[in-house]
Amino acid sequence: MTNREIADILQRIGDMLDILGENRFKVLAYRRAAENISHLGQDVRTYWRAGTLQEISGIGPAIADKIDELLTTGHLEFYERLQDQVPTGVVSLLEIPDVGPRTAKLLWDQLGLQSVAEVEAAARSGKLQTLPGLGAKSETKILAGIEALHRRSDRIPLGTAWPVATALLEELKATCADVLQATVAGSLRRMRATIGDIDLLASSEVPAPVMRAFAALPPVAEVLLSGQTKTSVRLHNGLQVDLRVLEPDRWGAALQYFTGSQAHNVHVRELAQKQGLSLSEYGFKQQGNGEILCPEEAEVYETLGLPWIPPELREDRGELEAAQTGELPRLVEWDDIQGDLHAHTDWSDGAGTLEEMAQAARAKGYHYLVISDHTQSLGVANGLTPERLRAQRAEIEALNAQYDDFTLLQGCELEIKADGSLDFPDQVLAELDFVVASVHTSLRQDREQITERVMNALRNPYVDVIGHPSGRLLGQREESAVDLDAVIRAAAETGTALEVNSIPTRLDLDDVHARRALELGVRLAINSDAHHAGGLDSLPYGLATARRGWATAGDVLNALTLEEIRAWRKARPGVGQGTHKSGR
DNA sequence: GCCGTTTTCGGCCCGACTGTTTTCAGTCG
Repeated sequence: MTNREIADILQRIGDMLDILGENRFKVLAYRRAAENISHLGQDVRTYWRAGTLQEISGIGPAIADKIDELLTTGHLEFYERLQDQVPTGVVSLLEIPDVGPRTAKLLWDQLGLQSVAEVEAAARSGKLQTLPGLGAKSETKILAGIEALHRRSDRIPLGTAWPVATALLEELKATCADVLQATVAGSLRRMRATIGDIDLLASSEVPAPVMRAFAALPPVAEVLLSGQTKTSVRLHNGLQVDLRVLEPDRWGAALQYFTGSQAHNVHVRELAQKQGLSLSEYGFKQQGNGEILCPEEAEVYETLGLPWIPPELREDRGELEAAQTGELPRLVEWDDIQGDLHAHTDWSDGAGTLEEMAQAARAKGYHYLVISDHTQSLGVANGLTPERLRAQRAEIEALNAQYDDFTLLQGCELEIKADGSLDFPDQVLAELDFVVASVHTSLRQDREQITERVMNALRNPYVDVIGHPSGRLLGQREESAVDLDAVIRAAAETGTALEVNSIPTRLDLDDVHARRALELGVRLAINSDAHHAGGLDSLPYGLATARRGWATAGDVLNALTLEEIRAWRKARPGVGQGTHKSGR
């Protein structure tokens, strides 16, 4: 049973207790436990075997017992009893926007409705507005919610949402002179891999014209709600965007609040309470004597005696405890990045020439770029044979002769084949400056098989980095069954780096596993995996993902200079000596 | 149900918006 499965069950228990009207803090406890388990980064069974389940935040004796029962017997009596009381279909009603636990219970109790389809039929025949507390407007709203559910697009990749959000901000500032400040907030500012909707924040002395201007922007298709300080719209491309407008002297408090995450904010407000303060998006209220406004975001944290916390860390995964003890990491920044260790050219499936890629990398101020074209067995990508690899080498050397501030390195993206063997023999790999090894085929193999494939690549002394280790494609393909926990532990032993691939639909490793890798001392390679010159521009998304994994410059391979990377390769077990490691 | 540099018991973040209710409940983030 995986972390995901256990978290799902705890989440559903929370939902069912909520519908039954249980104490809301008990409901919250189950949801918190579910959240924390799904972001654990290592197998919950590791804690279970060690008898340390209660060391996981949000897990006490009662939930620990339930996890123990699940892992021991494969089922949970408490959960099964709840399922007898609340039909699964009733829980599914919570997926309808604007239907919460109270409304779900009402629909079930009064009309016996147990599925979204049944609710839809009842709404169309006008039965919902006969219920106590619901009227015609509620019925219309629920129908609209069901329609939204049906055409619900999945969460949007960060790389898709970011340009949309920044364009909207530019348009808003250009069309409305009353806007003093405007920025991205919410999960987008925290740089989550995917986002549900776009949150924007603006400051102005007069909110009303700002919100009118926002609602009138050309990309806006419909206004979903509009109040005094908040407007919510849907764009023609289907994205939902929320804009909140506040006075400039409350900007910092508002930005802190609107950036979230919700769990982070709850924790921050609890800390405020302990100091006799109440924190909201308007600032701090002191008991009896007035307010503390925070024009700057850092002042919110300062008021609580804390350093400013980078948005990427605000997930309530230990950042507040680290801030209190002065142990916040100094996160890796764009200026730390010295080069890119994974890029393709038209020698395999890329669109750019060697020279175009080199020029684009130089223009970014990089000092090196690894050309890592696909290898021979990946025929669809025009993978390189050893002969073509040597021909490419000659071109690379000719280009390098022209640069004194920049170096192209020759590498490859070495295919880890379905049977676990590598696509080149060691003597070919030994000629290369750098090797990224990746899985592209047979991604549906079972856990043991696909894990062993990656392990085999890790054990090869010439393999420097494992590329996109999980194989996920956001919104298209789940990650493979590979045991990332085992891969990370093995990478720590062999001194191999793991990639944080920056392609917006990959971001692989993800933040959670990147953090786990760093805990075990594994270096990260933040790579663009560019297939054309513009592809190099995606690196900031990988950088953000690594930052969400608490990475410092010292944790990142391509924050090293070229000389340091060469030294790192030499120092790795087996490489400098040109000998094979034992234990293959 | 969890948790503790004010607590092992008594707390548990805070406000916007909507709809229907004439003073507030439900939902959301």
